[in-house]
Amino acid sequence: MTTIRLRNSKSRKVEEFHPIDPENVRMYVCGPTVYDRAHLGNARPVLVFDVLYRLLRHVYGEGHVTYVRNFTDVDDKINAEAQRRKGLGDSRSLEALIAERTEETISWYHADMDALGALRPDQEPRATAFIGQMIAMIGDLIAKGHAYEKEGHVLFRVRSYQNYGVLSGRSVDDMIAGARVEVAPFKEDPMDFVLWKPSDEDLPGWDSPWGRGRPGWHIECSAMSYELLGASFDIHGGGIDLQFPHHENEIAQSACAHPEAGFANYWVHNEMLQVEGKKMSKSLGNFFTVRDLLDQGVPGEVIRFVMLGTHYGKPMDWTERKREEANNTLRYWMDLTWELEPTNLGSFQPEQKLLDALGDDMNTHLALTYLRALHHQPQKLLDNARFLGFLSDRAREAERDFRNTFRGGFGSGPSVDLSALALKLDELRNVAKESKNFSAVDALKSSLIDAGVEVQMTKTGVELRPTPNFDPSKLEALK
RNA sequence: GGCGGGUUGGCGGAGAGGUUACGCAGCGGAUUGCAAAUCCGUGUAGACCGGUUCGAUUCCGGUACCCGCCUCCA
Repeated sequence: MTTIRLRNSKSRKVEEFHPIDPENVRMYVCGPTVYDRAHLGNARPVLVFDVLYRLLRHVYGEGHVTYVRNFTDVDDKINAEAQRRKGLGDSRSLEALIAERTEETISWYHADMDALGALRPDQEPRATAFIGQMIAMIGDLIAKGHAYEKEGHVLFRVRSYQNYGVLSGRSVDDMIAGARVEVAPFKEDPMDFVLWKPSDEDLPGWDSPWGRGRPGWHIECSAMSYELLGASFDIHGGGIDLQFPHHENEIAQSACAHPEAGFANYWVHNEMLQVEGKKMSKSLGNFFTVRDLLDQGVPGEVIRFVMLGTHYGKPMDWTERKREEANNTLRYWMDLTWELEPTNLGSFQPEQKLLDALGDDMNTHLALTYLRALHHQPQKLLDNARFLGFLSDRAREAERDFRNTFRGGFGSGPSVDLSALALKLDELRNVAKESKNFSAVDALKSSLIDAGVEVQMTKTGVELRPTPNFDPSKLEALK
């Protein structure tokens, strides 16, 4: 039995994990606001919690884990994008434009995260499908004295929740002293936050006891986790940047709405991503999306490998060099295991060392080290790598297409057959071995290398393999 | 200003109070027509200053520097 230990932000300690119900382990992770392509930073929590999900499924059984990750499709950034499109002359209604935008973004998100080898959560609720539940929860909070209505807004009364600030280690008084909060005149206390706000004609809105409006950002997670996982569940995850205010506010809402329950038992936060040592931001010009990388030819599994190379609790630096090393390692693994048949995930047992590493607060870096150590046992390497989401069917299909294209296999599409050139080089080499004059061999070899072909001469023959820099046009002259 | 994280060999990056991390690169060797690949071997690091200890890179305190959150971007 593998024990799982996790760093719980609530206690700031690594704790042994014990689910409320081993028959149904429940995890909620904050998902994206769907207004644009996911950037590289968005991928980190997805991959971190994908590993945790895989581990939980292994330990408790596939059918005994419920993983929920939401889509935030009510947000002023989405509204702004829709209004921008309308401003550009699109005649459709704002609602239609918003729906189109969120649909489009969700399909992008799925495509991009699939490419990283992340399993889909069991449920991916959309905020707009839970407005009724949010309104009910807000009404309940008002009834219990934890919220109040003012000028069409409903605000959460922070002072009514004694433990406010415990998760993020802040006190209400200190934060007010920091005075970075925008203080709306209708707030009883500067730290009070919005549960519901009014919408004018130009904004999407829903009818509520407080007039037509839309929910604040935090209430959706409280409402959806309650609906789908119950008042108490096991793990709540997300980026450390969400710890305050988002998660703090979620706790306040949920704990006050359901004071008898404990909400989430374990809070797991991943640290942020940097690029070449700096924060990724639009202003620094080092901002890019997952799709940007995929389009540049960086395989999704390379991104996955780089991400898992750093412990989730530490800042992760994306660098060109790491990308390169990950690429080489995965290339090597693919070659080693290419001829083998993967074992069904259900019928093989991952290496205990690997499971122990993952169970130890998700030490993915150490897990990768153990994986590397399996290179003399390719079948084990393949199966264990696949357990961690590498050498997946998807990656092997891409590899198959690649090999078929360049080796004259049975694939469709344009095919460049290198076998004739390999044969030619081999013949020249045999002749040269007699004559001791290798100039013709070397000339052909350097031309091939120049065209981006890897040349391997072994005692048994010659092997040619195209690299990512392969340029078939340069081979025409050689034929 | 408040809160949090980090600082390990050329680079990336772990674990452990005293014993080899590992990978990449480098170096030596085997192999090779030459290379590549592969295999074997090889690395006296732990920001700084104190303290605890028989012994600390590992525990405690302080200093410096870096980074993040609190503000649209995770």
